[in-house]
Amino acid sequence: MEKMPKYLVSKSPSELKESEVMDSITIDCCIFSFEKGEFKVLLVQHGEGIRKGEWGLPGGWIEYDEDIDDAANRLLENLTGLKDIYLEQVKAFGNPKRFPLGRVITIGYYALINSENFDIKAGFTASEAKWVEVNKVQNLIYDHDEILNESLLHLREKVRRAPTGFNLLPEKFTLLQLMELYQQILNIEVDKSNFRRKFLKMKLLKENGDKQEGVSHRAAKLYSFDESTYQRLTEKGFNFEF
Amino acid sequence: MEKMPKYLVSKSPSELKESEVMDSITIDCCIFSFEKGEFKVLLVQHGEGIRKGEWGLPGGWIEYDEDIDDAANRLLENLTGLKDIYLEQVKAFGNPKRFPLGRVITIGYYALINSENFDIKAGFTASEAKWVEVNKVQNLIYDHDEILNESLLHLREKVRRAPTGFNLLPEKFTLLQLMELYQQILNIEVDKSNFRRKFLKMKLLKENGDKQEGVSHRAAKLYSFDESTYQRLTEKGFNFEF
DNA sequence: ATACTTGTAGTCAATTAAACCATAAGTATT
DNA sequence: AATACTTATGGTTTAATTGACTACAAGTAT
Repeated sequence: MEKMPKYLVSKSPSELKESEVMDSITIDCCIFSFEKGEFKVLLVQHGEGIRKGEWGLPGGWIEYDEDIDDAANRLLENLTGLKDIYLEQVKAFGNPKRFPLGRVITIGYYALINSENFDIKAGFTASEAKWVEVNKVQNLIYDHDEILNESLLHLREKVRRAPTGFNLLPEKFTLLQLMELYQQILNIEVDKSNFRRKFLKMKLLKENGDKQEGVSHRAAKLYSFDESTYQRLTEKGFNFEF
Repeated sequence: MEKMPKYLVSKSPSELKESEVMDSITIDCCIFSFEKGEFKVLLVQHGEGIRKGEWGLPGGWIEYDEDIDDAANRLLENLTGLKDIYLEQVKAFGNPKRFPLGRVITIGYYALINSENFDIKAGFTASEAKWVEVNKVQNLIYDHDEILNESLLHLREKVRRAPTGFNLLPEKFTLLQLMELYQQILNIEVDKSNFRRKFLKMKLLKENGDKQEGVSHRAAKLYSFDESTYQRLTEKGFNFEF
């Protein structure tokens, strides 16, 4: 009979003591937000285990009878208190050395949240979780730098093909906010005027008649996302190049 | 103590007897080829287990100390006898009901091979493996229809962003072969003349001076892929829309 | 010699992209 | 109350790209 290594799936790697060896499948999730022009990701501090105190992506484990997408959603709801978050699988990461205490394959996800109605759930204090600007993140635990990078690549593909970025914005937003979002995610500079024209032409946005308030300059119109046009565009496929 | 389900990784699901229950992580791979204008995928017939005789994607399992990409490459080499095949991970599939005999999470891959120098390896007879036109595939075992669909979506994204399709063609090919390849993969029709113009303009192809031989019409120029331009274009990013 | 087939090149109108410029509508300053 | 300042918004201009076509080239087959 061949060697039969075992995969346990009911315990989080971050809960392990240094001496414990485990074999498991986990989930790690990049939770992205966009606020005041800053594109950020949520990091958590590992409370136990061999690399206690270091920062990494929030993660969790998969129950025996649970779909992996469901597991990711459960993790996300526990962390944020929010349901129906935009969530996308990136890929599986399976370097046998990625986790030092045993063979752990992890499945990477990313989530897009609107930080307006968001509050880090009980179980985390400020010292245990923080938002960090995406392009300043480095030296994460295990292979989490790689997971973050792959998630970013995935997200960049996605926002060019579908109006995914809306999930990071509040219900109503200005065109400049939207433009800054694209600039941050894609790491490019775009012309304000050309962006407006191009985006408005595809009729994905609708005006509410509302305007910005409390700003010390001319108030911008507020837009929101037109779901019906989105459906139509999704079927025929579209492409955002800036 | 919580329930601790076990994941075994040293046995292929297709080798299991009906009565055996297992929990494992596997790999399933879409092996695509393109020959005589036909875009095909390799299917294998399951030799044992509850669904004996039905067709599915070739699959395998991950060794305890093995990177999952390495496992996919090993599987591919065993099947085809070829090394250094173009291989890309798609995503993990984890519906708890996807495999009827236990919890098996699988990681989907796709490979692109040039069927010119390809021969299905020993271990498969003609009755156990076959090439099927991609758009005619249906009713595969387990969730393999879904894995194939996701792989196709992934590949379509890829060929628009990078000159990936070359991996399906022989060293030297005509522009019309290339055009047919794109038509098949993307399931679109393109104008012959416009395709030429657009593709040649990006200087990704180089002429060899050679021409087609043995055809009963005007022989077309043969091109091959210019690696140095590819590097340059990959860095700045590019986009094929047809 | 002629038809037939695929390869290759070019035309032209319509659309789109990129780089700008100009003005509008407010707030802040003097 | 005039002026400066800031961001919003709407245009213009020119070049590049696309999409739909046409025409001819270079072979084979009849």
